[in-house]
Amino acid sequence: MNNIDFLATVPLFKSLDGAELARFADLVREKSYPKGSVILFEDDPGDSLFLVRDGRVKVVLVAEDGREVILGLLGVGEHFGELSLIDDQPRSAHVIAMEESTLLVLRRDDFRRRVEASPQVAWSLLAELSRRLRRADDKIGSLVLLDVPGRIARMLLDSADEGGSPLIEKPLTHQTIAHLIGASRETVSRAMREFQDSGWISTDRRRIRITDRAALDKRAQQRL
Amino acid sequence: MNNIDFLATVPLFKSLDGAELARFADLVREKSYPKGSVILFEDDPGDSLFLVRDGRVKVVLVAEDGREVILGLLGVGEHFGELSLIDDQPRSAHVIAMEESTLLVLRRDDFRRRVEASPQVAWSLLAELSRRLRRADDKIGSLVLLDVPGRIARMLLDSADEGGSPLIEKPLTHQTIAHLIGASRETVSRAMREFQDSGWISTDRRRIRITDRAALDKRAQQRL
DNA sequence: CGTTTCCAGTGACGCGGGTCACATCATCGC
DNA sequence: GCGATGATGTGACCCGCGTCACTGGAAACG
Repeated sequence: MNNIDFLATVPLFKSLDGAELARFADLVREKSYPKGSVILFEDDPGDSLFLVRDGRVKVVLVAEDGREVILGLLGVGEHFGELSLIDDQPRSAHVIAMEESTLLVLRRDDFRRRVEASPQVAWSLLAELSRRLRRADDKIGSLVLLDVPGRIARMLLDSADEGGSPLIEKPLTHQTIAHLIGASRETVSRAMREFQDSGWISTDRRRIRITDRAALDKRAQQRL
Repeated sequence: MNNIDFLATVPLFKSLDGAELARFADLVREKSYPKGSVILFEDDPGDSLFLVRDGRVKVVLVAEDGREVILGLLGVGEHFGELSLIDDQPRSAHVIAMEESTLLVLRRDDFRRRVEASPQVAWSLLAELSRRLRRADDKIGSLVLLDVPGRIARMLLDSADEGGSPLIEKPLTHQTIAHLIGASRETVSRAMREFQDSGWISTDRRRIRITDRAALDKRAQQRL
């Protein structure tokens, strides 16, 4: 798939026609990052938008002592870095490649011009930020109102919903889950075992399948 | 102050000229809510944007058993409810009046037309959502990486920054602080006492003054 | 101006879950 | 195919903080 066709699949640009997409494809630089490399650092001034062309990245906050929280996992077709383009503030988190990834980079001015020129794109962007804000608020709610198993249950349900199937496509290690929900790897391990023993989920090589949605749902409501 | 002058002070509309503001002022309905009343419910379909003309409201998630998390406190000039207007999803939280408040209500279509007609307004809205997203991510980081005193310290510093003065204007009860940072009232009470005894803050009738910013700052970094 | 309601302070107690320490099991690169 | 590397399973320990139960003070309101 060429870059033009790829861009057409990105929700942000789905309203653009062929000619515009082609012009756009000329403005992006393609860049690739090895697994584990840092794509951008918190507090850096930012002047680019990134589109995941291939691979997977994580958006993380890292404490001095190394503990980390994952704010989001982004896969093919998703983008990050737009906040700094909008409000001129420094980057709010680190972004790290979870596997060998290639990204398309778009510079601030090109992006701004696009957004200002097309109400469609501006509206898509508003929709995307809204979606993220809802998710973030949801996460805050989970962290405060749910215990660890509850947060895991909810996270699994969310992941399944987003794929539209009870089989969660993206491979998740216990460590990653732990960082996603603000818990320790060990606690996640124990909870996942529970879920499996209860027949609520099954796993096969990092892939999780939800086998009893109702039970998980109930567990995720228990304290919320 | 009349509604036109009031609207001119709202960042979202600061780019509009007098005539536009006047037209706008005609579209809003004014509505008032007694202290404690629920302005809107989570999961309701939403079709209005609200501007706080007077008073103070809180945006909250409430668990079945009554425990709550405050996602945000909004004062005069701030607005809420735009998410549902953007993405047509149900409201993501409850909004409750913390005191007798009067709000200006703007209906979906009027709002949309405005946003679509003016790139300026759209851009302001993007900036506002960006700000909120950063705050939300920050909060997630605090919840996971900081202990309760650390979260309080951070919250106090944030509040002070937003007012631009070491004296925090908005009155805060321990209960409110507890809901803001995801802790119990008792724990907040104990931590605040510590802070006072250490000479980091002083309080006078619900108003908090930061007297040793550096110390609080250090405390808020301790585990982050 | 009293009384009712809300807010703050403090002790006691128990538990969820973080941390440490290993053992075992998959994966992957060469 | 075989170390090396990373992921998982599990026990033991213990500490931060939620919960419960009151007391005393400040504010609000008729």
